[in-house]
Amino acid sequence: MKKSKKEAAETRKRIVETAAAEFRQHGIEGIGLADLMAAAGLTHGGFYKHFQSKEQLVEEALAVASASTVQEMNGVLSDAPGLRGLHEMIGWYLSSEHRDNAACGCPLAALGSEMARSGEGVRETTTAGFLKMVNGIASHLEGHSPAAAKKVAIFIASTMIGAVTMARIVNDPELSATILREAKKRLTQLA
Amino acid sequence: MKKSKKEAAETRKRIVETAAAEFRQHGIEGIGLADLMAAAGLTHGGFYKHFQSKEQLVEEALAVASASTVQEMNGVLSDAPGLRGLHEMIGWYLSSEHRDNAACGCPLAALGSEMARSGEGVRETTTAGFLKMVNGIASHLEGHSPAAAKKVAIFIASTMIGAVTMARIVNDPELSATILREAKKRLTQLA
DNA sequence: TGTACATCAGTGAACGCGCGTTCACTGATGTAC
DNA sequence: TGTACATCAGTGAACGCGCGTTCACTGATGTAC
Repeated sequence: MKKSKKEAAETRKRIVETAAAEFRQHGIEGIGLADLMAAAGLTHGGFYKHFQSKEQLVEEALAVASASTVQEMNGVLSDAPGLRGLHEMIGWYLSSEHRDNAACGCPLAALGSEMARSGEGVRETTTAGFLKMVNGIASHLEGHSPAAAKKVAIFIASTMIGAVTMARIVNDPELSATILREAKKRLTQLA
Repeated sequence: MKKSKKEAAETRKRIVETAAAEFRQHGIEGIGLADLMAAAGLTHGGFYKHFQSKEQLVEEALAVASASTVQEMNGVLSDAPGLRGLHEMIGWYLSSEHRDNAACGCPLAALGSEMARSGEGVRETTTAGFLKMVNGIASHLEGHSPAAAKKVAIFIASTMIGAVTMARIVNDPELSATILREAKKRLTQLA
């Protein structure tokens, strides 16, 4: 039962978006193509009508995950100008909601250590996403030269990523909350 | 060819230590028991004479990785008293050597996102390791109450973990160096 | 516009492969006498 | 101390299973006339 070009394009998009969520939730090696296609409402046989390999899907899915996170981040940033928008974004990134919903959160926090071992394609995409995140933060910093703002933004971004990663690992809810709270407090003081 | 009790105990220790390195280098799901046993100079069939399952080895290996990292950290910390020792440790953790040698480095930075999806045993061990790291840092902070020092230490630890994770992901060597440099600069200013 | 045919998105079974795990076997170790 | 036997660390082949991938097939879509 062939589908129309429009339907096929929608199916492809749905697979990529499903994968973007599933990879963040279970890890790249933590979910197989059969389960992934089932989550998108399909059988696994049709996968190769859309993609050449799992690796290709991984790269596209992480690009989509990165783009949607950057978009959400920029949305929160633009809730208010300058530092106020930045503080809102820091609060959003370091929230328990973000910690508890990895599937629709920042892929750097959800997959950081796996990405460090990934191929050039993934690392290239991921580096570009990180820099977009950094630029968004830098654009809301006040009283710095562009170069200085970028450096501060790099510090803020890597700290937030580490804090959310650790907040997800520890099995003590109070410690987890403290990790987020301390990062939020000190980053908002810094900028 | 049965081995003596002493030899068997040495073999077991060797498997755990090999696993501690291999898991940090390739990820927990990134290396199989056959390759792991081969790396320890054995065939895979004998694995279950020492462990009940891969999961048990994972937990012991991560405990060993955590303990050896904490030991190395404390060694560097005690090179000098107070803040000077702390600054040395921060420099060590955020060094390019640590970034480039995940196999013998901090398991939190090497396996962070994988650990967040691990079972209770791994997360319990890891939380304990994180707290030892935090206590080591806190003990070198000056001019804080114990509770306040612990909070600062939590911030320092999660920031260092995030910075090394990101420094390993990005495919631009200069950006990678900047991530480490900025974290080092700002954490040593902070404390 | 209608008809005949090629295309191809999606299905479901099958493939080889590597994984974690099991098992029969070997032979040096450790123990009982 | 010496002998006979049970133990068990380590070997290598085999197991079932799930993985990524392939393929024959279906039938609606899109195209050529």
